[in-house]
Amino acid sequence: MTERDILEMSEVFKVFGDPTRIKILNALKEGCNNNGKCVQCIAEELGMTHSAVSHQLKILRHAYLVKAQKIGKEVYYSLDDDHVTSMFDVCLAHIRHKEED
Amino acid sequence: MTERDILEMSEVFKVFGDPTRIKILNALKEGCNNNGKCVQCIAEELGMTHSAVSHQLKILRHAYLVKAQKIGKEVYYSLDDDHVTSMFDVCLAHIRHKEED
DNA sequence: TGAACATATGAATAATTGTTCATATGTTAT
DNA sequence: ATAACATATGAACAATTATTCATATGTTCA
Repeated sequence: MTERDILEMSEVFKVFGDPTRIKILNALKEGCNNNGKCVQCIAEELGMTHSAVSHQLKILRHAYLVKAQKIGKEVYYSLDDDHVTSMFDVCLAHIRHKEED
Repeated sequence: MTERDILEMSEVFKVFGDPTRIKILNALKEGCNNNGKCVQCIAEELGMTHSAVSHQLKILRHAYLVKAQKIGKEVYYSLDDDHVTSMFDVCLAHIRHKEED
């Protein structure tokens, strides 16, 4: 593992390290249709302003965790690849495991 | 996924989201013997003060990512379970994947 | 017991990060 | 072209987090 790997990994984990972003990723995991969900959908679902959602989506986009697709005046977001799901699975397993003690 | 899961997950990811802690976890992944590595070993290996290392180890301990075993006056740290390794693997795969584009 | 060492931790400061508000950009339909 | 809507973003403030220094605790050995 190189120094660069370490820095990039910590950046990715940092992006995951916020409850709002996890909620957004989780909402996208379910998805309302094949194309993903628009900013307003997500904002309503989570009870947030679209501004706040948009800021977080920008961060998620830069980390290549979500991808955007513009259709008309709406932008539909969806998970970029299935590493997000894997990450959630491993993390949940860790939480469950430590709760068993 | 419950609200509590989300909060706990973000806490775990937050702990991973720091290069120093990733370096420490990576150093422990290799391990100098079965019992792990002592604080001073880690500090020397990473070129840090033992105080800084100790603070980070405390955070890692509270997240159940490392475990401590006291032998004589030294405390040996090692990875708590293999979720750490899984987490690293998924994250590295994500980094490699996005670099391919 | 006292000296030397290993680790832990509290408190202060420095640095980073999240949220909000106001505003800008871009799209659709009249 | 303009009004209405969807999203994005800059800047300011609030909150969280990391690092450092000084000191405390606990262990070993003479």
